[in-house]
Amino acid sequence: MPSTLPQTPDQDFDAQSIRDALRDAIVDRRLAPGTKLTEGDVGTLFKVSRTLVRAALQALSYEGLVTVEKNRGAFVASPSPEESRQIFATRKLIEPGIVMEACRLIAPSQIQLLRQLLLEEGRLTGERGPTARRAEIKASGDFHLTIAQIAGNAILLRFMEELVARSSLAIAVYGQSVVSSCGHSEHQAIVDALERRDAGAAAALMVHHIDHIEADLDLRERDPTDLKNALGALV
Amino acid sequence: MPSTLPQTPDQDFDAQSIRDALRDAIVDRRLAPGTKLTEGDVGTLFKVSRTLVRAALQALSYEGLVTVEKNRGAFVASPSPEESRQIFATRKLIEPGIVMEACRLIAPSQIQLLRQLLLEEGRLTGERGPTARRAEIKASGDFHLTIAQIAGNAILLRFMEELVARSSLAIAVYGQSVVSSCGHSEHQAIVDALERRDAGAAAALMVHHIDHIEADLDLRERDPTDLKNALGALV
DNA sequence: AATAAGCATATCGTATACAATTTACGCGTC
DNA sequence: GACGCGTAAATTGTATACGATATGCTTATT
Repeated sequence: MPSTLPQTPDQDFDAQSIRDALRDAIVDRRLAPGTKLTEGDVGTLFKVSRTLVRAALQALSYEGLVTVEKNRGAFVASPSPEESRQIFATRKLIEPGIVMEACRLIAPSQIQLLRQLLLEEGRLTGERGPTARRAEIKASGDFHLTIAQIAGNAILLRFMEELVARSSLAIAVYGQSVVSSCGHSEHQAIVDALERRDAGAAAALMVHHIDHIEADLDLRERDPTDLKNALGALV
Repeated sequence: MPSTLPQTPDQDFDAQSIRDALRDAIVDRRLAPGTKLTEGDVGTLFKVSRTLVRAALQALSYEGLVTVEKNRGAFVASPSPEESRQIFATRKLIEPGIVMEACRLIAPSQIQLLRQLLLEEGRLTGERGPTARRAEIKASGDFHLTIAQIAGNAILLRFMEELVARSSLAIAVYGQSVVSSCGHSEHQAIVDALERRDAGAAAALMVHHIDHIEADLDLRERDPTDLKNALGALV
């Protein structure tokens, strides 16, 4: 496995930047759910001691991106179906309010910025390859986060950062199509509503959009015996 | 200052229990906003090394209960007026949805439990003294958290735990009356609505209730020059 | 050959050590 | 007495050390 994590070598990392680097890697799926994050290994990669790595892993565990098991270590989180439902239920509760508030506050330059993101997003859907896919995933999340930022509530923004990141994990585990391609046009419709300052429409579109993302997931409880079947085909 | 923190002496504390003990102390105001939390001192109190204290403080800083300044240390958070507004804005966005969901799911035994809490709360409003006040503050928060628990969404519950705790800080800093006594009757009205499974009423009552809590705060920006006035009266 | 036991290795949990930074205090100057 | 400066003490930031727990492999036993 190539050590793609520390993009900028020979840099001095602190706990914060390690946390950010790991989160980026988790969110755009360079680190698969379930991957073990050994403190020593991560420390070697970033050229820091376990102390800083532990701080970063603990922070990520508060965000729900990493699960730590006592005396066993830290793993990239693998949300259960129920957990995934709660992630999207929470988003459906919060995001309508956010987009409504964004409607009130959005400035022309911010509409511009969102259109920019849409353009980039559209360009990426055309490209092939895993790098483009990762960029697309990130762009899709950034869209929601940008709206949260426009809404101007730092607490809600942080909640959304957590929810978007965990959504990415849920999609990684339970997603069926690689990327729900309908998402792009829905994003466009939301920006249109924002531009019209049509709060009701924006909120409704947002809920539908989240519903669509969730609909692409197969959240059925997997029977452990099914694992045998799944592997039996290979072995 | 008496070291009231480790209630149970000669116990072995881990990062988790230290975090909980500190949070309890912050939430029911045995630790005032702005108080410095020196790692060594806290460690001595709990008879652990700075390692565990740091972990606890980092966790609390993620929850917004503690602010850490690089190379300066950790302090009990003292939310700004804007931050306080965002705390209550977020609650007004989230709690209606929570109480509506609780309406759908609540069981008779849970209504019983809420009534129990109301009884306790009423008893405490009658009593005098700082201990009773602290218990009252905690009881008031527990009411909201119990409803969140009934709603059955672990993520929202965690968000609410953070918001309730930070609300307590905001009230400590900007609250005018010691405790808004109208809160108790409003809690009762909410339970009544839950019992009737009247989701609309419950949500509306909840928003009003939060508005009332917020109305008891004086969130005007304090001019630093006012500090001189405030102290001038004493010196 | 399968299983169990025991030892070696890897990894985690916590304390301690030491460097870097901030804070506090004493002293001289104006 | 107020202000600036320099040194000492306190505190934080990070690395390392060491005991505890888990993991994996070897070997003995059936």
